[in-house]
Amino acid sequence: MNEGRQRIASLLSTNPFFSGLVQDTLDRIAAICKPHHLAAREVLFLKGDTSDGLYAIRRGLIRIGTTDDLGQQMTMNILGGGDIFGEIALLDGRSRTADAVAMEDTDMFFLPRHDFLGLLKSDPSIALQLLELLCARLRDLIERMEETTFLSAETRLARRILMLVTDYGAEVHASQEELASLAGVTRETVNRHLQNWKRDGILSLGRGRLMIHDLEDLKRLARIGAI
Amino acid sequence: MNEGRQRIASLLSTNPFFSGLVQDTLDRIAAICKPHHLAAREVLFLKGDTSDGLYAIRRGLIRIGTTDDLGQQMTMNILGGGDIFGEIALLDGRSRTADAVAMEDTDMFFLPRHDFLGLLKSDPSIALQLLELLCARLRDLIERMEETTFLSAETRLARRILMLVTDYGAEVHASQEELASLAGVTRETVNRHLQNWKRDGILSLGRGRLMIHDLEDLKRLARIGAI
DNA sequence: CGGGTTCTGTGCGCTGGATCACATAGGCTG
DNA sequence: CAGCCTATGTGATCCAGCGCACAGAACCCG
Repeated sequence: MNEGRQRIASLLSTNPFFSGLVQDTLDRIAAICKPHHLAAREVLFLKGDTSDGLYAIRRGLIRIGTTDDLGQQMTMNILGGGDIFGEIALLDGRSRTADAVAMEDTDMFFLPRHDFLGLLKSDPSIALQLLELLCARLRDLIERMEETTFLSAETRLARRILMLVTDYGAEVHASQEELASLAGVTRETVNRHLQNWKRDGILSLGRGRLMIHDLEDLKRLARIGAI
Repeated sequence: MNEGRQRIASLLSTNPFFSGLVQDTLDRIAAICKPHHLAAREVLFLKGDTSDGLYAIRRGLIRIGTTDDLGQQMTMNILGGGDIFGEIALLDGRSRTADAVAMEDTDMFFLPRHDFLGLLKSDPSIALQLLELLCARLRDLIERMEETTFLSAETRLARRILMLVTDYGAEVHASQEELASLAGVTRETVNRHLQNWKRDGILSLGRGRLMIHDLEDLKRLARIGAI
């Protein structure tokens, strides 16, 4: 099992979250973490569930979001390789704040709650790393709050697409429905704006996919620098 | 100076954030913290400033919020005695995420950045306490995000007022402008809803002040339980 | 007590986006 | 390849909330 652990430790160190930790800490985390796989569309957990632990994505895409009583969706984030999630409910012991659903086949590492909390108490460097992570999450959410109160649907949509382009490249794999839930508008509104932008040559459209041609124009639409 | 420190330590222990810490840690924090006073309407820091440290409110009210390029306001939170703020920029070393302005005469303790970070590294229990705080902030922001995407202006306004009532009592001291920036709507919209609610006997209105008569009706308006 | 200043109350027109209702078109599956 | 399911495209209509304009009303300060 020792080779396994070493392999896991070196895999972990490719993850930005764990790479800030010293070798010894990494080894101890490797000792408790378990591989976990999700098929596309598989539900990992739902808002309100009790926490089983922390997840680190190796490969794939996870949608973090919620659904209201009428079925309307809000996507908080789309996470990919190298991202961590599930830390809030893990740390405060309360229920999950959102659903986590695989958007495609996804491989993760899973750190069981009990083991990880034990490690956290014995190794302060993990706590510091988590503080960084939570601060980044807070900054992101605050920025999103500002976007929704200050900016139009069009600008918000442009910003969300820009985020996807930045993270995953100029070819964005997302349905208009998904874009809508990211920007907090309806699918129809998304379609109308995308049609305008296509007419202006900024992007081209496919089923479940869009391709950015003119990144500068998209940035202009996103009003980078505003607020 | 020893009496001073002991007095500060015991004052700190009345604050929920510090009360979770052991006496020794409390004493060390007391040794580094300095009293700080703000007059009503005084600006403590602005979004974008570099962090000088962490603040703990003893008495008074601090508005945490931002203003966009056109002067429109967004209030993220109204904090009072026992609340902590300024932790994000402190912890990640980046700039302030929002403005902090005194709404009335306010007394605080100030923990200078450098000293506090030193303490944080040497005493893991502070890190755990901060993790709790950041999780609470995240949960609050996530809930607010859901509110803005799923709920109407009326419901959001009712929820924000309900929060003020819960924290500060049935007589709410806030102008309609301030309520507007809390709910993310215009002042006119706030007024129109308040007039309706007044007509229905749910509350009464004064200049910069409103008084809740029927808390149950307000809760119904806030659709508690929805989402 | 008088004049400014900041709040509140309210009418009215405008509009961004939601909602509804289909038509069409890809892509998967038996 | 036929059928089905899911995603896209688009018109028509509606309406909550915004923006503007202005009239009190309350407070504050000299």
